[in-house]
Amino acid sequence: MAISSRFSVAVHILSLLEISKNERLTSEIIAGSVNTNSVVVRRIMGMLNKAGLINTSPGVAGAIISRPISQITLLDVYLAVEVDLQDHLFSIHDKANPNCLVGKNIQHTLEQRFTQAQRAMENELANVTLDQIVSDLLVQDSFIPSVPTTTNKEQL
Amino acid sequence: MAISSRFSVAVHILSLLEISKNERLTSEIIAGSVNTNSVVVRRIMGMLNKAGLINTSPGVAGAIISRPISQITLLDVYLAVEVDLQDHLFSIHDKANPNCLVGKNIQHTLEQRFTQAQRAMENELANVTLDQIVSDLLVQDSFIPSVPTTTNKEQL
DNA sequence: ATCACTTGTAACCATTATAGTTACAGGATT
DNA sequence: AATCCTGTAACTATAATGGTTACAAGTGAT
Repeated sequence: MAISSRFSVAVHILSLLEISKNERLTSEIIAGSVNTNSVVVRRIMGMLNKAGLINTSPGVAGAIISRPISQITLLDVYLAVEVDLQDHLFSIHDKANPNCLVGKNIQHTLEQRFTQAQRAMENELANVTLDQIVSDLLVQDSFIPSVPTTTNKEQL
Repeated sequence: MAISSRFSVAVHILSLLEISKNERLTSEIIAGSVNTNSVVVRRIMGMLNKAGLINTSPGVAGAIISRPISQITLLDVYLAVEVDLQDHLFSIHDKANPNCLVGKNIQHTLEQRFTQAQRAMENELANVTLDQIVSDLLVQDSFIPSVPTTTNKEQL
């Protein structure tokens, strides 16, 4: 199965916090941008908080990103919300018959190769900072359609 | 969630077919090595067959690997049994509010980055052939424990 | 032609993760 | 005190996985 959408939502939330850093966004407002339930947002923000990427306080709106977004990578975010996958992105069938030459050794053999593939993916994520993501968002938005529909003011 | 164990089982099956290429293994025998149900094995072998990695015939035991295992990579196997993940390893929340600057652009932005990370992982898998896996299995097995317990003859 | 054996597949089940929802205790601000 | 917010528990629907039973249909030997 695919990696959950928590990762993409988490990046969305962090980007929004950065762009609106002078406002105090409630989980309700953020949920309006993500278009989901506010509990889903609070759940993910709870993970980001636990991972030390943002600072939240019970009862008070407006989470604060804990360091410059040029120092937060996609890998940081990924690991914060996909904790289980840190150990093993790939599941390995772990009941193979030890009396069989293949069954006895396959697990260890695959472990090595799978870890290497996983690390390659993680390294790519580590090479992208939230800074770059936010820049991408802003650059894309600067595209001016031939027939303008909304102004930036009308958007959040 | 993690990538399913079908991948590891598929590699197991292919390795077993290679090592036992002079015998005609039934799905029942293979299931004995993997230590699972024979239907699970047939299901996965069905995918390998459909992907053109092995040739099976209804009613007759003994699947045949369709090309030299030096020309089959882990990526080939992965794509054969994790068809869904070929498009998108990462799920992206696709209901973001288009009236928000972030919501409007986040999907496309992440798409680019996620694809790159996915490709990096796939490239690692593409760099490993079944030949290497089988070699690994055999090399590991040649380790001689200080107190020998079973001989290779006793194993499958 | 029959018999034993096999594959391929449908159908079903238990388990698990996800994402959404309601509800509410408790902190914070005015 | 009143209001707004977070954090979290509990519940739901949905979907994927892996295992299981069952069986139709193909194969090959006798």
